[in-house]
Amino acid sequence: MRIESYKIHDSFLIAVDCIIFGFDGKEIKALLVKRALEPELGKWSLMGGFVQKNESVDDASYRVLAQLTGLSSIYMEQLYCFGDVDRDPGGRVISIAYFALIKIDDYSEALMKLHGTKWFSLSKIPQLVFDHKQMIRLAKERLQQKVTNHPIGFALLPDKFTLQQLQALYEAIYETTLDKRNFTRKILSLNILRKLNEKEKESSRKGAFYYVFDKKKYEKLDKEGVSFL
Amino acid sequence: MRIESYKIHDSFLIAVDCIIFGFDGKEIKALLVKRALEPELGKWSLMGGFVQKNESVDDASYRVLAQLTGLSSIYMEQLYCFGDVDRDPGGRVISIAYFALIKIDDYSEALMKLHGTKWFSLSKIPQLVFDHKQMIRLAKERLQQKVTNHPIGFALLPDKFTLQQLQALYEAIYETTLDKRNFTRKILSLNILRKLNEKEKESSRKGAFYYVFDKKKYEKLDKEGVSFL
DNA sequence: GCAAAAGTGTTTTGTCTACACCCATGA
DNA sequence: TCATGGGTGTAGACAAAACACTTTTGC
Repeated sequence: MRIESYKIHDSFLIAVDCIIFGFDGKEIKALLVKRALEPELGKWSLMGGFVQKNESVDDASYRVLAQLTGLSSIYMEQLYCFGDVDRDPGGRVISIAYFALIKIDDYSEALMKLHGTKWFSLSKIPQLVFDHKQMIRLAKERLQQKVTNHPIGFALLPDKFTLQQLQALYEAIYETTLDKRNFTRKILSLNILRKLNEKEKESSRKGAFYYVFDKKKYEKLDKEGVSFL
Repeated sequence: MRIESYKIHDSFLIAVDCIIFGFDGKEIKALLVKRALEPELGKWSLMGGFVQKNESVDDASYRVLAQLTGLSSIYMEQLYCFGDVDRDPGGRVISIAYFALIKIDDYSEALMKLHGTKWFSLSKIPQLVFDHKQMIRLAKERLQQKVTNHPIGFALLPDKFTLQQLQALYEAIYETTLDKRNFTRKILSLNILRKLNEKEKESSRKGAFYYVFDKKKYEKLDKEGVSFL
């Protein structure tokens, strides 16, 4: 299969590691897991796995994520390749990090118990194995940057959400506070939301209208000029 | 060396491929090489090589680049990991792409002859092996995006340059035209250039003042808010 | 003196920011 | 009726865009 001239070169184990973000209405959280193999067994870690011969690197990360969450059709993108010689004390492993956004309620308590996973706010990440903390830091930066120009934040919210929930999300991502009126005006002027005839009544007497992200409207825009705040 | 539980996993050849950009005063160009091994021997390709056991992936890309150009202290950053199963017909190879910016005059005719390399404008890239064209497309997008907030464009210019050369560079990167007065005002207001007492006299009778990028001034800024156009 | 590029300000337009009150409802 | 969060407009500051003429100098 492999041609002659390639054979003289070294080969490597390739891992994928997934930074999984969720949003609980107040904070961005990352899903961590207790490492199930040596070295560093029992320490907190990103969810990961090894790439297999018959799958692409992207496929491997989807496999790992599906295994852990039971979810498919998740927003995911490749983050960075971590290739230092000594990054894993168990051996030379090159890791491709991916970051994923999920709706926090889609991930059940049952699955958390099953896999021994737990959500951590980004401000309270425990010690992690290898270079996983660096991966999370980088993922957070990428999320902040990406969300400015791409409508990926919706992947962290329920399908229908109020403007206040959306604002809280952006505030959590940017770690700042935003003016309600300016935010509302800006986001509605983009013309990518559809207002539903239905209100969220839990958190106020008056109730706040639900909105949904309207993908068709978004795709009609010329993508160059879209700026979400 | 490698611990027991890792041993059951597959391992892979890892390549690095370098997208090397230069600027000739008018256009952004990419440096390509005639591929020296099978498969696809003799076809145009990015410069690449295989990662070795004892080096990090980053080091491998610096090694490949130094081999080709004789240059060290080059601007380079990791672009993306290309990991499709069938991307290389010669065997399963996962490639980490890097993009680099060099001063086009630092790369001599002699080296071009020696390695059989050639500069191609981005609008005239020939057929390339594997997924290399996709790599170049992605690198170009990254360059456009990055140059908006980071002072990396200077890596493509001589140490001293005129404002018109700098403007031509930005115009080439963004594939647009810019207003001379607005550009001058904007770039000077950033306060990251130092004006020299010396003029470039080739391209006009009057002569245009040289400027240099002043790294110290740049580092004094709070990096958050710097926007190059 | 003239051709060719360098250098320089002002006005208009649009976007971002700051800011506070009334509304609807359930208890 | 009142407490709670929901929803809305305007004015000022700032940044971006449009636009054209004078200067310098080698030939």
